[in-house]
Amino acid sequence: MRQNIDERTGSPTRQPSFVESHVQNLRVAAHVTVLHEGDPARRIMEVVEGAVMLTKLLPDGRRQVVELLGPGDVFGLAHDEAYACSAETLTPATITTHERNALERDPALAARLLRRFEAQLCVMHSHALVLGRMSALERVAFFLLRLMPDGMVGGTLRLAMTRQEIADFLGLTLETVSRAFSELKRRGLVVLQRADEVRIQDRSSMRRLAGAA
Amino acid sequence: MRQNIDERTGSPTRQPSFVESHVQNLRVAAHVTVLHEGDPARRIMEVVEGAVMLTKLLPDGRRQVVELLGPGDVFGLAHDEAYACSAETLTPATITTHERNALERDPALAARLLRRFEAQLCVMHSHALVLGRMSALERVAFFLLRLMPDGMVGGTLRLAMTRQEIADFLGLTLETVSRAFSELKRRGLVVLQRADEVRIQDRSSMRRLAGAA
DNA sequence: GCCCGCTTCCGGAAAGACACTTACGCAGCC
DNA sequence: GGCTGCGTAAGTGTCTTTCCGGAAGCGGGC
Repeated sequence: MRQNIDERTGSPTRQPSFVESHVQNLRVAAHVTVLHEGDPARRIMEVVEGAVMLTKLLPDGRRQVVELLGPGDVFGLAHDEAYACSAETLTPATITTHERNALERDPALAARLLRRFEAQLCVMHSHALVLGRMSALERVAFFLLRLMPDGMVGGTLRLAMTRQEIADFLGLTLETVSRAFSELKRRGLVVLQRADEVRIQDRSSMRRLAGAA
Repeated sequence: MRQNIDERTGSPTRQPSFVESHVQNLRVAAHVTVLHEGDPARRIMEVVEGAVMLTKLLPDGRRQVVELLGPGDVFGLAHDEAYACSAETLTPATITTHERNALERDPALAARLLRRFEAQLCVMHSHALVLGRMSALERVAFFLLRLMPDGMVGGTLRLAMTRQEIADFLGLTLETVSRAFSELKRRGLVVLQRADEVRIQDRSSMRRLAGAA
């Protein structure tokens, strides 16, 4: 069952020893909400290991997964001193956190974050193209290619996300995602050993569908 | 008529004196493509004055305006040493450009870019929510509020974008954008003096529509 | 007056919403 | 150990809604 970080490791605001340190490593289980949209933004965080998703909510409950993060990616960004997104682990994860004002004192850290921000901004630009202009089938194909870089050809991908989470990432409903998986299967582009184990069968057709991504 | 920067000020690659300098200010007219998606990424740019849009294209010509930039915003980001987006001015603009490797030598510049990247990344997160989860009417309401910060209450907004450009920004078609404007007008939320002059009449209703943005 | 961009109208396609079925994992039990 | 039942997640069928897509009409600015 999914639970909040507050319930198992304690919220940052309730553990002064955690807040006071400049750098802190953190092990968290899967499906833990590491921080909440709107909370005061005291720290900035880096994924060391594992996968994290950033989400935003509309007042009526509609959700968007705005970013998927892996090792090296940075989160905990602030707008008006409050976190702009919630962050939830998809897998067990290791996270490093820094005090926000450490950025001024640590030029090496700032330089690393700058490079990473540039990469993440480019990924967000691609994602805007996906959300704004691609069909359901194209979005799912793009998503699978993104999780399956050219390196791991022939390998089987273990999805750490439910259909609902994928849908919230791609701006679709879970039914549409499910239908898209079935359609890709029917066309012979992918094979699903189980619902969460995908193998890309025809990579070039997938690339064509995803807009040569 | 819209034209490419190459045709009026010369491409950076053809003006060595421009390329060699570390910092260069640039005046460009409206509707000029300052840089092209895929070109080798030699410089990083800041908007000093005016408005710039970043666009991405799919092979079949579908376009997404991925970001709208104003004074202070940064563009010219690279993925694999190539520009990830094209950049086109919406208005006459002043642009400062830096050599990419100046980032290592100039910590003040790096610090400024870091802060700006953080802000732009947050805006992209919001935009993902808009593109993934909002209806056409909500998207247009959000768009107008974003261009009309609380400060300029009662003022009239002069749109620098065509319906097609707004549609490409919001992931809609120009007809749907036009319909949304008409619906907002019909409901009394906005007044259109002309097609490109908007006045927000009922700000609280607009906010509710846009998800309290 | 003409032209470009905007608006409006219509039919059609894609995705959403809802309901139901199926598959799987787990805990309790015989 | 294996059977059984429950709970969650995924797949599918049907209908509805929203948005797209072409076309025609409108209107302001040069």
